[in-house]
Amino acid sequence: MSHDRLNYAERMHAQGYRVTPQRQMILDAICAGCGHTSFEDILRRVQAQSPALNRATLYRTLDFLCKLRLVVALDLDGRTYYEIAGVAPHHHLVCRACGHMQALDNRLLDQLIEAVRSQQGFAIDMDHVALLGLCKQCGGEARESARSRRRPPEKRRAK
Amino acid sequence: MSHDRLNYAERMHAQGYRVTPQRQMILDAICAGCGHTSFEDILRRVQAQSPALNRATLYRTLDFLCKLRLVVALDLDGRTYYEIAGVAPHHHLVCRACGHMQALDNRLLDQLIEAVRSQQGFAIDMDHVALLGLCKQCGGEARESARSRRRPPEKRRAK
DNA sequence: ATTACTGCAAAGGATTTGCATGTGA
DNA sequence: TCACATGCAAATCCTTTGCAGTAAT
Repeated sequence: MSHDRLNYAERMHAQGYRVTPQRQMILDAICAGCGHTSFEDILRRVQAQSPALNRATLYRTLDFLCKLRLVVALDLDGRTYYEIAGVAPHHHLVCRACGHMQALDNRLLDQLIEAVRSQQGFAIDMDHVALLGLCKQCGGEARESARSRRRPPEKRRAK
Repeated sequence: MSHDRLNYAERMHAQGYRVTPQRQMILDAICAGCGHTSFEDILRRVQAQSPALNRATLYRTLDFLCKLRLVVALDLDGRTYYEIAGVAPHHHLVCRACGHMQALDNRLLDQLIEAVRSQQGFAIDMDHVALLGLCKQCGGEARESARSRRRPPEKRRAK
């Protein structure tokens, strides 16, 4: 497990919140996704361990963890992904074909952010940026429409 | 009206689809939003003219227009915005405080895209990029958590 | 012993779908 | 004419909420 469980427990505790097994399992599940993890992924993982855990609890816990800034939420392509809030803000390139995510070199983005700030007076949020595109492997694919090229949703929207 | 209605009618017709008053009104409504227009905005505008127009029709028509690439959809902060697909792809800076959108200088983004392509082998989608942040006017505001800083939704999610 | 947290079930809201009707080509 | 679009209503799915019981401190 790559996140420091004790550290998170302390931070919850320090603010007067309770450290429950559910919250720990959910943190572990997000962490296990290494990178972004969808709601359903988290639920799957957590329920593999503890099938009784309720969706409502997961919704509430994710909200809670985001408010405490232990977790960062990212809306992408109509779905929300969750990630352990790292020490350094970082960003992602998300492949619209295979869903693979890779880190975006911070220096490249920093240049853009600085240029936008100085030339347009706009302060881009550093917290979490994700850009859609095609990764190296999927690069040669046929283009589709902006809407239909979304990869198929996890559930729902079955044609 | 700034979009060329005839051009769109032709493009629909050329592909064997029908040009209906509903589709024209919806295109007009998106266009009237100049910039991004939300689902509810479009519905409001269209229903001001033709109250009988159904939500289901709007959903289906937006999907249709996106597939034809006459309209571009953008998921932002959990909501979807629609925009007439312009001749030149362009991008936006969206203020998370006041919701104001401004264009992002294409040359700045082009630099990033080119750098990412050459250094990381990833082809960022040019179609539609939007970055969240604070505009010049809202620049001095207090920071909030990544989740709570979303501006309040149009309906739903009422606390 | 408190009272925050969880599970359950129901409510609420957004989006999709089936079908009969209407209408553009 | 006739297939495609629309309107309507029902279905479906996602998310939130109220409440009673449970468990962390």
